[in-house]
Amino acid sequence: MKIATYNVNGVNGRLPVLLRWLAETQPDIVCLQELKAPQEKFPLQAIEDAGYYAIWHGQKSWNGVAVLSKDPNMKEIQRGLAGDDEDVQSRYLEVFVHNLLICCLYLPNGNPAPGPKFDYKLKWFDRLQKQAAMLLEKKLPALLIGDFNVMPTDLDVYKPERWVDDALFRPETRAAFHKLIDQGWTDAIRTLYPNQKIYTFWDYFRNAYGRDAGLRIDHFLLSPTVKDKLKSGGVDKHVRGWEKTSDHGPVWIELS
DNA sequence: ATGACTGAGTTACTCAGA
Repeated sequence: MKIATYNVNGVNGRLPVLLRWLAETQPDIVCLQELKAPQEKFPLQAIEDAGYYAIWHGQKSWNGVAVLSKDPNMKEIQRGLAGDDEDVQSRYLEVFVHNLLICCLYLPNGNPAPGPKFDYKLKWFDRLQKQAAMLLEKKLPALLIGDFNVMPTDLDVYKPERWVDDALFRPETRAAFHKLIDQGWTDAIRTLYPNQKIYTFWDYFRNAYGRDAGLRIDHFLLSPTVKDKLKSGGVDKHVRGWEKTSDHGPVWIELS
């Protein structure tokens, strides 16, 4: 069972890259973020032609999340997080497939910090923590998957000292991530590679990909029962080198 | 400290991203 996450940075603009990667790697389940497309502009036909069923939550211009699955027996459980009726941003989608609860998320960036965007990020994090605690309490086979916009430790940043004041790396942000981990979630990629530099994002600027000046911000957090099934994982780094590619690379894990 | 890229919406430029 191969599960992947990919911040596509515009699902229509990246469609050729997305289809090429799907054909190449054939994951069973895919979480997508940053669709940047309204609900009716999701490229469903192309996704279906590639052999996938899809559930998605779009939004004009920004955000947007989707879950793709080869198994048509996929059921939507929830879209959006509880705790803020005013929040209209499409950032959370929960589906049940292959006896797994797949929670696809796109956590707010939060820059500039401090400021209202950073406040929104921390509040969103708090709502996610409440949802995550509930999932653990119910002992569900759950995975929190997606673009968390957090580098958890110094090892996850090419130059940590340059990022200390950034919304993705500020102490409050890292503390919120570690609070989530302390609930009982397992950071799958870091567990597989305890001491290695692993990046999932490279800026478009300054040849960041060529210099490997990256960040690890796309994560798989596994609930206890799912953690025991973790076999392998990695980043499809070469995809970041393709033409018209996203600034993120696809990340994947395999479960037994 | 700043700006360099990129997509979307719109159609000359802004906004947002990380």
